[in-house]
This record gives sequence, C-alpha cells and structure tokens, in this order.
Amino acid sequence: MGRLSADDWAEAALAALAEGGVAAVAVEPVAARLGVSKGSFYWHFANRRALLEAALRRWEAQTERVIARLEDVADPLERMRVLLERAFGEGRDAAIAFRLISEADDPLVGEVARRVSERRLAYMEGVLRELGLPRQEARRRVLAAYGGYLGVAALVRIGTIREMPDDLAGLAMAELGLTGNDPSGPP
Amino acid sequence: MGRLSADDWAEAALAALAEGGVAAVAVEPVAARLGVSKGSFYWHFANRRALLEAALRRWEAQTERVIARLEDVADPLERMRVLLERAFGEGRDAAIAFRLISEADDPLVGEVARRVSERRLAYMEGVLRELGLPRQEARRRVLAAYGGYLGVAALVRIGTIREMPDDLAGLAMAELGLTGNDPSGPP
DNA sequence: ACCTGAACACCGTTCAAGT
DNA sequence: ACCTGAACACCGTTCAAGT
Repeated sequence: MGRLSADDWAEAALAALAEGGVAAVAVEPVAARLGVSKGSFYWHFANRRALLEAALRRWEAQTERVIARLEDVADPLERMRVLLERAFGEGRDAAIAFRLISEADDPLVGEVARRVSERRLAYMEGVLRELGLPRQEARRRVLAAYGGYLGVAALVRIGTIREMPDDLAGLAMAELGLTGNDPSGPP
Repeated sequence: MGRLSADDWAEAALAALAEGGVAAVAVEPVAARLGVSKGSFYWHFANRRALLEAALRRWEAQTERVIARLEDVADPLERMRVLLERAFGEGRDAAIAFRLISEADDPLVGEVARRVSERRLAYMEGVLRELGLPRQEARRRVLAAYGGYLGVAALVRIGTIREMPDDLAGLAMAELGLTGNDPSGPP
C-alpha cells in the first residue's frame, strides 16, 4: 500500500467498528491494520474522535445509498424484502447498526443510530402505506418488526438463541403482515 | 465514611455499572465516588478486572435472591408479575441487564448476561408450564416476551420510542398470553 | 504530501511510608 | 487494617525531521 488518504483511514476505522465496536476505533490498532505508525494518523485527522465521526459518516452514507437504489425496484413487496435483507441480514450494515444502538451512551453514536433507524422505519412505513395500510397501523407494525429484530439480535449475542434464524428478513416480513397477499390482515 | 471494605468497593462499582456501563467501572472514578485515593483500591483488589468481577457477582446474587423470594407468592400469575416487574421494570436490575447484553463482547460480561437471562427464562417457562402449557410453546412465548422487551429497550435508548411504556410488565404478560384466564389461548 | 520516532499527558498499577 | 502520594507503563497526542 502506498501513501494513505483520510478515506483509507475512515474505511479501516469502519471495518474496526464493525468487528469490535466503538472501542475498537482506536488510533494504534487502526494504524497497525494499515501498516503505518500511529504518528502519521494526525496528518489526516485532528484526533481519535474525528476518526470515529468519519467512520460513522461513511456508514450513514452507505445506508443512504442502499435506500436510493431501492427506487429501481418497482414492486413494493420486493422493495421491502431487499431493504430488510440489507438492514437485518448478516452483512456489515446489520452488525454496525446493532453495535451503535448498544453503544448509544455516546451522544454522537446515539444520534447516528437514531437517524439511520428512523430513516429505515420511515421508508418501511412508506411501503406499508403504499400497500394500503393506515399511518398508525403501518407505524405500529414497523416498530414491532424493528424491535423484534433487535431483541433477537440481543438474544443471539449472549447465546440464549444459538444462531441467527436463517431467514430474518422473512420473519420480519411476517411481522409486518406481508406474508400473504392481503396486507390489511392481522400481523 | 470510615475505612472501606471490598464490599463497599463492589457496591460502588455496581452503582457505576448501572449508571455508565462496564466502561464506568474504572478505578479513578469509583475511588472519587468513595472519596479516597485510587492507590487505596489495590489493598482490596488485584486490579480493575477483579472489581468488575465482584460487581457482576454481587448483581447476579441479587437477581438470585429475587427469584428465591418468589417462593412466598402462591399464585403463579402473581409470581410472574412480580418477576417481570423486577426484571423488566425501571429498577437497577433492568438497567444492568440491558447494559450487560449490550457490552457482551467481553466474555466475562457475556457469560453473566447469559446466565441471568437463562435463569429468568427458565423460571418464567416453569410458571407457564405450571399453568398447563406444553414445553415448546412455553419456551416460544418466553423468548418472544424477553426478546420483545430487549427490542423496546433498545428503541427507547436511541429515542425512536420517546419513553419506556408505562406498564412493560403488563405488555410482557400479554405477550406471554397471560392477560385473560386461559393461558392456552393465542399469544 | 505523507510518514517516522521521540516526547509528553493521562489513567491503571506498584510500593514505600503513614495512621 | 486501610490509606496516601510518588513513581512507572501504556496509549492518545504533538512535533521536528525525513522522503
């Protein structure tokens, strides 16, 4: 690897965040990951906190691009499934979202967790309304599905549930009442 | 306050844990809380980790005493409600349990979170079986209720839900299918 | 334009000395 | 039996010097 950019540092920090949480976004370990001395870090960023901010900004932008790309999917049901798979699946996005909610003590972290969650909830709510559900009912189902996912993730984390259910997106679809063809039926 | 005991330090550490999580169980802040120099800490404990262990042991013992005291309550429904209020309510136990699950990266922390959660789940499962439910169905409902609580707590933490619902224990009772008189009905 | 390596501050840890 | 205060190690941060 040649000379590094601030983006290289932000990307390495984001990988560290996904693997070890906010605490892992530390100057020395990320420098080691990049194979440079920790001193060089301060040419790119003012301090450790700025690195965390850059990593969070980067992640938030990624989640936003996922939502933007959904416009290409015409069928609302299919659109919902794609979002759920990206948001709740096994990828880095799901891991980071769960970590940020866990470490929301830090106001910066909590703010990003809240914004990204709210963006997803609003989008899912929009799909349900497009399918004909009233606003309040759409909100209720979306909160139940997102809360249910977080609860399952927490139980998996401590080993009470052995492993993540194969089809979390499918479970969430069911919780949203989107299994059959009649979305106004019971959740 | 006169001279301190190891128990005094463990209790102060437990209070710090409830307020600020595992990271707050640090030598300097806890010493300040007790009004002594950080040097004196090492007369009572080998290191910071031993203090965290003592705080966790103390908390686990407290949760065990809650379960032991339930034996005095004859009615199974009432017994369930008392446990739910203590485990899911606004008290320190609920705050600590949620924090430990959030910070379960640390194996010591994860182990305690898993043991205490499993103990509660097993107890609740026992009550449901006493009310006539088959084992698998009892387990399913208990996991849904505990997972649901964790999900709601997470959403409250980041501010997606404004505040903790007034009667979380009541919601959990409903999720367990214990609202009416027929526990074999739908959850 | 980016990196190294030495230096300094902070908190966890040690320890000799105090009561 | 428990506490203080100085000292040392580690990681975040600074900075002069290197390419």
